[in-house]
Amino acid sequence: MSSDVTAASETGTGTRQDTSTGRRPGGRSARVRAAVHAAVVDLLAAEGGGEGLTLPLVAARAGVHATTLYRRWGSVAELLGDVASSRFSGADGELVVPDTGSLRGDLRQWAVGVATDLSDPDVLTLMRATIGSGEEGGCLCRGDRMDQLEAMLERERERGGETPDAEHAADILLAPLYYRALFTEAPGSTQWAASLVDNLR
Amino acid sequence: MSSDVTAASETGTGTRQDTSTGRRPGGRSARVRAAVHAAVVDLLAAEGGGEGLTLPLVAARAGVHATTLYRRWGSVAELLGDVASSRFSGADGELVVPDTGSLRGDLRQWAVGVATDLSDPDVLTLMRATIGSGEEGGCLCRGDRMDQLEAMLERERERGGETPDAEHAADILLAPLYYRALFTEAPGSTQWAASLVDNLR
DNA sequence: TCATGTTCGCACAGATCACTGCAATAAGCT
DNA sequence: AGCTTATTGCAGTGATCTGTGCGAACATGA
Repeated sequence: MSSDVTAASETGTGTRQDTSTGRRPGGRSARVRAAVHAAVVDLLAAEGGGEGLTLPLVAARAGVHATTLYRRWGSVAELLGDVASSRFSGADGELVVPDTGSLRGDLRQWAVGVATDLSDPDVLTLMRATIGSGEEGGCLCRGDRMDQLEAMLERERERGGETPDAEHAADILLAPLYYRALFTEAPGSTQWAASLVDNLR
Repeated sequence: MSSDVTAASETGTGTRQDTSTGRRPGGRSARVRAAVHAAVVDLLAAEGGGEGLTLPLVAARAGVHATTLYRRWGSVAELLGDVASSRFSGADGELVVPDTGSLRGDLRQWAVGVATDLSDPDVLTLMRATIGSGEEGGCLCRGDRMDQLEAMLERERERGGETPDAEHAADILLAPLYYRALFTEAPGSTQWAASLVDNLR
């Protein structure tokens, strides 16, 4: 099944750390990273958009010198990508999906969870900024959700049930959730999110 | 109700003009606007993202002084909004939708058209940048498409047919199209776009 | 054609950003 | 504990952005 998600991230500082032997993700680095991430979220929430977001601004907010940001991330785009990545993907390979006993029930509860997450204005602001910052921003905002969907479908298949493929499920469930969050004013209620499952054939 | 066309249509049609006595959308202004819009699209296509987009940069590309941009638009966000608005919305109130005789046929052809439009990388880049630039960027990128959908449904209703409501149609048709364009690498083929109509109940 | 005032180009200044050496701190390992 | 070196802080510099005042050009309506 889907236990191969563990590998990559861990401390993923975004850019650096290629083949070099020793990384140092310990105490202070982690604290700086956390402070910077928090500062990015704060600033985005405060200014309501990633337009005026610059590295010196983030640095000042985080109580860290701008030099650090220029060296570790290099650009606003990569920093946003890192923040989004750690916000929308599970820290390690851990996939948490509802387990209600039936596929429909799982999907319904999962869709409601996604809708709830997307109803947070700060999350939306982060998503917008990340998408605007580069080509792969969208994929980063999707995070683990495709894997989660796969996991639920796979479990149903092991149970012996018929399932649609993940692509179709994404079109029916994930797409409307993200669409309404980004392209409309109405974020979509949890009831509506649950009802999406009924469109699945 | 339908007489507030964007370009003010020559003579102000009576005493419509808001408090400012005279706007001047004529020759040079229009030319500057077109050059600036083209420059924005060019730069986005070239640099592949709205990250380093600044007003002086756009000005240089357009052969216009930066002062003009600062005065007319004021910020990159507003400029992007203007560009997206004129790119994704019909120039005047004109709505063009396919007319094949059947609702399903109309929707299918329309979905294929949208998919084709969204398959242009430059369009995607503009969308990303606009979304990232502010709160209402997403709505601007949606453009007329909700109205187009409504128009097709309304025509079917006048024909006496049963139709789903526009919200649901948007969830089934528009949402996957935008979702795949923004959040995945695969833009979605035209065949797939046409098949979306089959999910409509 | 002529008057009007909106719009644009130009020069200039303050502010901020992006980036680079060097020194100091602290994390990881033996 | 002690050593190695990844990581951060500090100060400074060139480049670029943001914004203003003034005169000229041009679209608009008479």
